[in-house]
Amino acid sequence: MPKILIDMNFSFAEENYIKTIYHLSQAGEVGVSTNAIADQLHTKPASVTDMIRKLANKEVVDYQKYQGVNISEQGKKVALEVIRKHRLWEVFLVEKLKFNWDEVHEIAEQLEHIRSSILTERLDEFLGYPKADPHGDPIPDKEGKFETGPTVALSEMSVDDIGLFVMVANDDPHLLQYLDKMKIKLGMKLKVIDKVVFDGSMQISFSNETPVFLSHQITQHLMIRKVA
Amino acid sequence: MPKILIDMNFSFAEENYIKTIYHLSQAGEVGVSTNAIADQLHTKPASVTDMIRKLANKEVVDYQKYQGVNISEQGKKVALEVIRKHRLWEVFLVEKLKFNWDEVHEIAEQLEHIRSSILTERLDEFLGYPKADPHGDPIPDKEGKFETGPTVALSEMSVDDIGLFVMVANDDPHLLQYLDKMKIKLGMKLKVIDKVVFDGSMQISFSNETPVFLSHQITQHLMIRKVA
DNA sequence: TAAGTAATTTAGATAAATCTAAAAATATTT
DNA sequence: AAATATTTTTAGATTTATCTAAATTACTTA
Repeated sequence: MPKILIDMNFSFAEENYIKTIYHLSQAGEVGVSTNAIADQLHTKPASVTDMIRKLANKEVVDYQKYQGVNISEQGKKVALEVIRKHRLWEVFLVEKLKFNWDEVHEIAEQLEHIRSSILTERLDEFLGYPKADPHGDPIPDKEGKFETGPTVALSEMSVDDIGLFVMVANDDPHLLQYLDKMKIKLGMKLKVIDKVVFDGSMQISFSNETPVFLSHQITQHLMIRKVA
Repeated sequence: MPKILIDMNFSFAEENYIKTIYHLSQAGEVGVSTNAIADQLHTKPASVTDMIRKLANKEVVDYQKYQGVNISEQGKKVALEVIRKHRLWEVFLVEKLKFNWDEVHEIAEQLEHIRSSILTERLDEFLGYPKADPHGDPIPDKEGKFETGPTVALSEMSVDDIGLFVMVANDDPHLLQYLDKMKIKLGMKLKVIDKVVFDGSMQISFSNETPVFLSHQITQHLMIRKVA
């Protein structure tokens, strides 16, 4: 018999693990590794093993020793609920409280754990049912559904490809501040001018302006919806 | 040498104890009792003793075995910061998210622990620097200062006294719902029509309407600013 | 494939916040 | 003031989330 998710409560720590495992399994291979989770959460592999055990008992992840974890259907629901709250609060902070988009992540990390489904729905309504957060990441609806066109990392695109910059797949303030400094904003049209094989760096023209130079470390995190 | 408060971080649990001790020492005698704290926080006296010890080490309370606790100057600052956040969030929930005033306490109990001084200031600004929360409780400013005229519990007033209903000194949803049902709202003018010595119950006329009957248990918690 | 390296898990500790049951101190009552 | 009742504290456990160090398993590479 499957446990009733509605009645389940997860601690802040558990929610953070579930969210991280969800993100990592979205972004990559089957079987998320202990080390990857430890890195993401700035904790130690041994701690991850312990927590994974507990989450497996609660049936929010599937786990077999030495084989990595996978998020379960139940776990996906929990993760999407947390992600929904995180992104709604980010919209609130930027749209209503006039924060810059590089300042909101840390605060949203706290707010995402506030427990009240009515609150989430009211906030969503107050914000006008936004479809994306300030970084362009889609906001799941109440049922956990969200729409996104297919996107690729800028680093995967070829010379002369054209696309729309729709999302930053990284919350590091340094990256966001750098993008601000370079005047690179979400929704900008771009064209790949040149790509250096040796180091993967690229020359990109945003909004038909003079091309800028971006390293592979940066282009990896810029998600593009291809246009043509 | 006094510890630097700015650098201090308190856990949710610690903040709740500090807030409760502050409230209890405002509301009553010197030396808040272990049992009173335990009742308020729905915990056991033994747990309270442990926590008080810790808070005394951190110098936010003054404590001597068997003599009860008192909040220190440092502790007062921490308490007022938490109270400030609690009340600002309550205003947000009622004014912006259209919650009823009897629904906000539980959510504000969570939101009051969000750590970000910029957030608090921005929220305050967004709400237009409100002076009181939806229950009429004053909101401390950044420095912990707040203004409030002298108030008395309705239960302490005499026949023919007139006053303004300015605050509910209790967050129990049942009480708030009852007040809603009776159409008793903050800011209403009232007059004491009759007072029964035997049980302390009172007949009160709100806004010159037909008098309503209120038990001592209720009139205890209705705070009145005397008018004449 | 055997050896060496890297990743993962186990075992045993620690810190925070709580609990129960028993002991000690304080208050109250006759 | 002595007896009784209440409050508070101590002692010893428990749970959650961590950690370090050692053991185990899996992966790589020569």
